[in-house]
Amino acid sequence: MAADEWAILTQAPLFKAIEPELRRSLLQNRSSRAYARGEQIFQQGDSADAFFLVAEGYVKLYRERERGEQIVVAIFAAGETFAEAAMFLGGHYPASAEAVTPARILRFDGNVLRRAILEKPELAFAMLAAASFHLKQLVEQIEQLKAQSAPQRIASFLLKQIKATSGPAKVILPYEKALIANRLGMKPESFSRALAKLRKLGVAVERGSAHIHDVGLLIKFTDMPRET
Amino acid sequence: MAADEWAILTQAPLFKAIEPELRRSLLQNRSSRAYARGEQIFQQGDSADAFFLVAEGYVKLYRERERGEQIVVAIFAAGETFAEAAMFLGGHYPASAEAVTPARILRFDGNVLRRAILEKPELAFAMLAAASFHLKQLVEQIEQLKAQSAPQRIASFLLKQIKATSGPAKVILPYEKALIANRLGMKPESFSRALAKLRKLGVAVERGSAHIHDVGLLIKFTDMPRET
DNA sequence: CGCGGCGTTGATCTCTGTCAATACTTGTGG
DNA sequence: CCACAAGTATTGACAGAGATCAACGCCGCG
Repeated sequence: MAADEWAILTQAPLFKAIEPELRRSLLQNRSSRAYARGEQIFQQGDSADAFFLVAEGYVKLYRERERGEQIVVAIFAAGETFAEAAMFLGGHYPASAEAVTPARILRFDGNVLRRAILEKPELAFAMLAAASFHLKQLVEQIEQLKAQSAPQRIASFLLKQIKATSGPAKVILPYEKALIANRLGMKPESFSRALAKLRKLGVAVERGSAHIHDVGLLIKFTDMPRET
Repeated sequence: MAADEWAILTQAPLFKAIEPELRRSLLQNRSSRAYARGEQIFQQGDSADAFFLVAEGYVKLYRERERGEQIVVAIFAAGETFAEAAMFLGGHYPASAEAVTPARILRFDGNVLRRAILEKPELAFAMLAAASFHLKQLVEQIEQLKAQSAPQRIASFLLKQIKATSGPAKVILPYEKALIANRLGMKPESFSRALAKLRKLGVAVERGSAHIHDVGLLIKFTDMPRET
């Protein structure tokens, strides 16, 4: 295995908590594959017999609606796992996944995982933690959709990529703005206009990256309902 | 244990899949308690050391925002479990739970559950299935918030309480409309007006219950974007 | 009987979606 | 190396959905 791939893997939340030898045995049962931008990883309704880890690139998880409309539910970056829980429910993926940039994706077979859990039940805790993490993410997204305006959701999105809690910061936007807009539940036009409003709060956007003058200011803006 | 309580329990999705003797041992380690309307079950930020099952009544799960605003994320009915996954993550509940009607709630200790999983790893599959189910619910809610109008979300909400796919049906609304409105991401005023619009589609609402003239019609309405 | 919670209705305003036109970016082939 | 095309992003004008503020009706309960 490539050294950098191994580095990503041991950093991944799902794996870093479990014992090294278990991790090693799990990782032996993976298959790695490169995906082109726009390539499908699985489709809503496919039989759910595996889960995945992003080694490189970005993946969008989305629901399909009639007339070809897509609703983006989540975007996963390197080091993140997705679709871990779906295997344990009905047996079908409830959403589709697609690479939004060139990506390298690791695939873990469901039956192997099931056997591994039976042998090492501690692994179940890691899986439950991963599912719990995704639940929390979705709950936060729902809160934002219900309670925040478009500019506030963008501010929240930018802030999530940052560790700092005050001062200046730079955020890289590694994929199209239309995708971010969809993820945030708005149209590209609204995204554009909302970004313009954020300029007044010290957010400068230029080709693929945003410069935030004062993170603290954005945090404050995020929580309040009626601001210009 | 009361006979009806036992009946609810064995019907609960989390428990009906696991072996009877394991179920029995789990159920012995429960504690049952009655809650008044409006009584808190746990608070966002509390140490997450148990999960719950609704034996009777309704429970809302919500996020707190400043200025006392609440965002309802889910409403659980008898037979449903909640907060199963939170225990396996950071150790704190990411949302608050409160009885919205008089309710009887069973509490299952986290440490007992952990030990049970280590002894009977099959239990982990049931827990993962439950988490997966909640994930699916939240994904669907996100899709609805992003893609459906207020009347469509109400239609979806009504339809979810129904098994039939065509013909007439009756839906009981066992709690306040303001709560449903919040759960659906709209204000009570908008809920009221949106219901009025649904009247044109054969939905008659009268004090706590809705009569749907043709379920098929509502289903069709649910999927389409621009309708009067 | 009167009070308080709940629900509806009305008038108005703001935000976001829609439709359309125009830049900007990137890659491709001559 | 340039020109063009296709994809991506911004901007403008407008319309519609939902929020807000306020008033009123309904109903259960003390």
